[in-house]
Amino acid sequence: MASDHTRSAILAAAERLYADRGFGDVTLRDIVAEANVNLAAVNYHFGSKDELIAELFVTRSIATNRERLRELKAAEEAGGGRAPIEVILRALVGPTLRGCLGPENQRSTAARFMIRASIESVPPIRRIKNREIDHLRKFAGAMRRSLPDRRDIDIYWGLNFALAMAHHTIRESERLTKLSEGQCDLDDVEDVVARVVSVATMALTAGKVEAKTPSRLAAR
Amino acid sequence: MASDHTRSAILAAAERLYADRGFGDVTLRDIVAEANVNLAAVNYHFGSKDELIAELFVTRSIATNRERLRELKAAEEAGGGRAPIEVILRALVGPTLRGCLGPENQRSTAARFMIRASIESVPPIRRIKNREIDHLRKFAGAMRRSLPDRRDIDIYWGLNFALAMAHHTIRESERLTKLSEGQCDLDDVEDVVARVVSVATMALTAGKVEAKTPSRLAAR
DNA sequence: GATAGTTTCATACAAGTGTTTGAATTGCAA
DNA sequence: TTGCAATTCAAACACTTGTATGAAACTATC
Repeated sequence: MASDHTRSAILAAAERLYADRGFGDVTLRDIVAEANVNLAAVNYHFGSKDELIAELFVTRSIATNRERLRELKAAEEAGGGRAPIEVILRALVGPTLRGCLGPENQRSTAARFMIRASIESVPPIRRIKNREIDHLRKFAGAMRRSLPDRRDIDIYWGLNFALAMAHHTIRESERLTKLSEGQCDLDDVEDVVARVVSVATMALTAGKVEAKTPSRLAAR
Repeated sequence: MASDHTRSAILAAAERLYADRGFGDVTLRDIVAEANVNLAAVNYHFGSKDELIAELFVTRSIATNRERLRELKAAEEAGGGRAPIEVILRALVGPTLRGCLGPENQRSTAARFMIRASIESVPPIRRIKNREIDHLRKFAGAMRRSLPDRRDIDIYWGLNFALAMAHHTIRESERLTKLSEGQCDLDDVEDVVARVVSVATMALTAGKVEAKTPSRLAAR
């Protein structure tokens, strides 16, 4: 308790190094060197390397999820229990995109860390992600209230596609920039959010006839 | 040249182990044990562990990309140089989805390996993926010909979103199944393809008069 | 100011990693 | 068969990894 200095120095150094170089080639020795603390300090304060990584990721995830739920709750309250689907989707993908995109030079360490976490998938992080389902269920619930005529299965697919577009755009932002020769401006975060929300909304509200059972016109 | 036996035994064993247990905790010793060859054989035949992984991934990627281009070319030829956007998108995401989804018990080793490669991102694989841009450009070109009124930037975003939905669905198929309590049937691959194509098509044609007739592809 | 509880530190540990070596074996051509 | 290159093999190498240890240095309480 006395002095958290060492503990937080480790957290900060680890986040910085992981953000810059990825989980693959950052060792405990790199971290303690960057933090100017003793090698044994990591195990003393965190128990193990994995628990250090987990704590970093949990901290950031909680922050993002709290922001998501705050936006969702505000929207549903404003609409008397029902929010427009666009606003729900914006609450779902907005915080993540805002946290991870934007001009690179002003991107926070936390943001770069979360991008890494989404690109490289390391066991302790994967374990945590798997417990995120309850959180997503809250969004599925809100979407169901917003679109009571939609079948559950379509809600889930819409949710899946919304997350897909957000996360993939973060993961592959560099490639998209290169592919489009800079035309796709990933620094304009609000434009990205708008695009994702717009497509996801279409996916969820398109004429109900289509996409239902077309599985047999398959080409193979 | 003489006897490729050892070489291909290593390839097969490595693919199997990586598919089952991921890149993280499969060592060269595991591989040579599974292949019943000597430890030094890997370095003798492949140079290094990374080159072995790269060869596995390149082989599978080439197969998928060839299939993609085959479908694309056939579609454009059938349409006299222009293919309907749905068919282009189907050529883009179909082979990957068909390769990686479907009933788990009949999923090939190759398929499971490619899923691993898309979940865990390991350096040699990432290097190869970065060279995939030229391949994607061919699809961007076909999409531009199909939708000449669309701005380039929208083409790229549509391409990005199509890949996003396909890859994310593969990566997170387990979570989607759990979230939807089994309602989303990821074994019905052609339904998944249809959903992705449908949403991507909407993303690319929204706001314009959509007069494309998707019935043409039934002729395949 | 002695004492008990934290925290830091240098150092060692044990295990596992990919890779290299150099001798043995094999297979094939002359 | 002989000779030579290609392949296999056991063993060791060189190194890195996360973790454990036990003494030293602190810090706060009485």
